[in-house]
Amino acid sequence: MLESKLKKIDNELKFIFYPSNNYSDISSNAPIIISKKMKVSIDTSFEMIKNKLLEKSDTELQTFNNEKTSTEHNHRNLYKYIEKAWLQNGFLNINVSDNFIISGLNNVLDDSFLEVEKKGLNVNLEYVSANPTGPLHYGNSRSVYGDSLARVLRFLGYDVLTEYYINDAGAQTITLAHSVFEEYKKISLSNKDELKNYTDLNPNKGLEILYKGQYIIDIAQKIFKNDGDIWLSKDYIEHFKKIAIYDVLQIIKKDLLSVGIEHQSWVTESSVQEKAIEAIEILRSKGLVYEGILDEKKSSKGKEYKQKLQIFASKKLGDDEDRALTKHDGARTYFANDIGYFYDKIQRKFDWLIVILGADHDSYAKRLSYAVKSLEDVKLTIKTCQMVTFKSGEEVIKLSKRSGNALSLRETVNNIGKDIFRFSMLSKNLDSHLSIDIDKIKEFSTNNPFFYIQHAYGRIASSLKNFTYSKENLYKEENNLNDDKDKVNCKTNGTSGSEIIKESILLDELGGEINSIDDFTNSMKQMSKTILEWRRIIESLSRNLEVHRISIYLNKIAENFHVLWTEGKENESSKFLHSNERLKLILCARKIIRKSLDLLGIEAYEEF
RNA sequence: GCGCUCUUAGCUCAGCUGGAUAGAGCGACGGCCUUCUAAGCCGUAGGUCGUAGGUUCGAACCCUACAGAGCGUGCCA
Repeated sequence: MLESKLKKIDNELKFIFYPSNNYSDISSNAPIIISKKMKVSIDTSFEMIKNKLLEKSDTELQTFNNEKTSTEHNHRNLYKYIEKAWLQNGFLNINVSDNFIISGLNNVLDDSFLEVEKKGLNVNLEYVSANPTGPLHYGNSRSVYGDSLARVLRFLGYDVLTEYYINDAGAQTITLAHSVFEEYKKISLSNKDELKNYTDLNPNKGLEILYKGQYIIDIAQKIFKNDGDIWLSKDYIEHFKKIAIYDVLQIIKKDLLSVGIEHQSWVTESSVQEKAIEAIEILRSKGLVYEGILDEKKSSKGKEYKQKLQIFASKKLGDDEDRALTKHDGARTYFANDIGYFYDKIQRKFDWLIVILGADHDSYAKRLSYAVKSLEDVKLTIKTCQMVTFKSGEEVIKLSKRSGNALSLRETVNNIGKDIFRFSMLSKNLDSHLSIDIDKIKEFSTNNPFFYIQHAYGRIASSLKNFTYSKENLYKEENNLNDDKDKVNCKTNGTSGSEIIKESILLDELGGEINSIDDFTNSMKQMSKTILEWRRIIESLSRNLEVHRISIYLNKIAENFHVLWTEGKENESSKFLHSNERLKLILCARKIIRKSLDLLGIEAYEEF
């Protein structure tokens, strides 16, 4: 009876293990919710829940709880561990016995805490997809978010394919060809009079603003070197486009690599032309495509066209306006081809499509999602990221791609270092408008939270090393060194290279799993709870995709560690060297920190 | 005009799908090192969470209006 009623209010109930507010070990709003729904006093509902919890195992508790706490922590038979349950401000608070926490820590030590079952779900994660018209600039800085998201989702058991969509079919690529030709002309016609008298074959030339930059000159020189001046009298567009896009993509790939990004799949706009035709027919069959003329005031700036167009009736679906699928010259719009691209994704049978767009495309997200949802009811998440502005002191650095003087992504990264760069980009919500003082994050100093975390990791390594020095036989173990996650790098004095021992051997040497902790101080408990909180935070990322929470978490666990360290400064017996329990605890922390950094795509340094 | 995002400490930002006393770093001030990395720890000062209403047992978070900032508002991509 009670259970069936409880199940109905399932989604309002929350049981939070190791809540960050530190009121208790487990906190729940159950008394408030149940008293309201069952029309009993809060005291009565609290007593009911308490009795229920104490008399049985927590299998009920799990059924009430939306979050899959079962994987987060081994808390079967929770009732055995309940030490104290009380009501405060309408909340149920539970304190658990040390053994409960210890069993959680042991799950970390045996790595089961870090294991996740495969979900059997395919995710297509598209991000960056910048036009191939030039090197990436700092405006693309947030692209590391997509990379980290891929790592997180993979960890959580999804099969993720990362993808980059190349717009190789639009007007901008023609502009690119013109831009290269402009330089090609200068190279081919070194004589100034010749240059002056040369008339371009292409009639549309000069209407657009050309791209500039060294890369344009490089491409022009390459073409001249191969072909000489033959293109002066030929239709160069297709050839120049092809070469330029290819070369620019090589640059972009290098740019991405400089921040640690490597897409698995590259799809071109030109390859999804057929899909676009198919997809539009599907939309037409659903009454969402018609031939007509768009509102005059909505038509292209300063131009009036009278040709009928194919139009997507997105207004029907909630958009502000209907959207053109073809242009006056009959060619498909970018939007139409994008529909084709997404139709292609749908046919490739992904369970979840994720797209990360720049802020300048966020109005686009709406119409795209209407089109995709009309094709098929696929799970689609479009995230837009707000812009990053960089400043140096008070001076804001301007972004201008076509003038050729935009600060490039690679320059920016090389300036401040890949890991720090990634960390600062991954510490903030994608929705927030970021303003980064380039002088500050460049500073290789204490001011940077990045070092705070790395320093904690380094100190842990140092502490474990000191322990291993005291155990000669650890060095004698020769083991397979293939498993990266299991290594403890130990640089020994004077010997060549580094000696490596396995964490599992280290753990054996420490006496294996934790049985009990004699002096379980508050700071140790705090550290333990932070460690055990990790799983809940990571799992929440598949819902909110907010990778930056890892960075925030790292800061917290690092802080907990530094406190422990300082205790050792103040009290000899609190030194790690003198406490196997403390060493095991920081071994847990080490695993968690390393895994977290790994999810961010940042290297964990043992020394620096 | 309209759409999206944002507005939290002097500055840069967190705030866990509404929860109990709003947090961190930097900056300011004051303590703590004869060896486990002071790249650290502890403390002090600093906030009517843009403004005004509403919903709720409960709001920084949801709704409405208003004010500011950024981005968009093409038959560009």
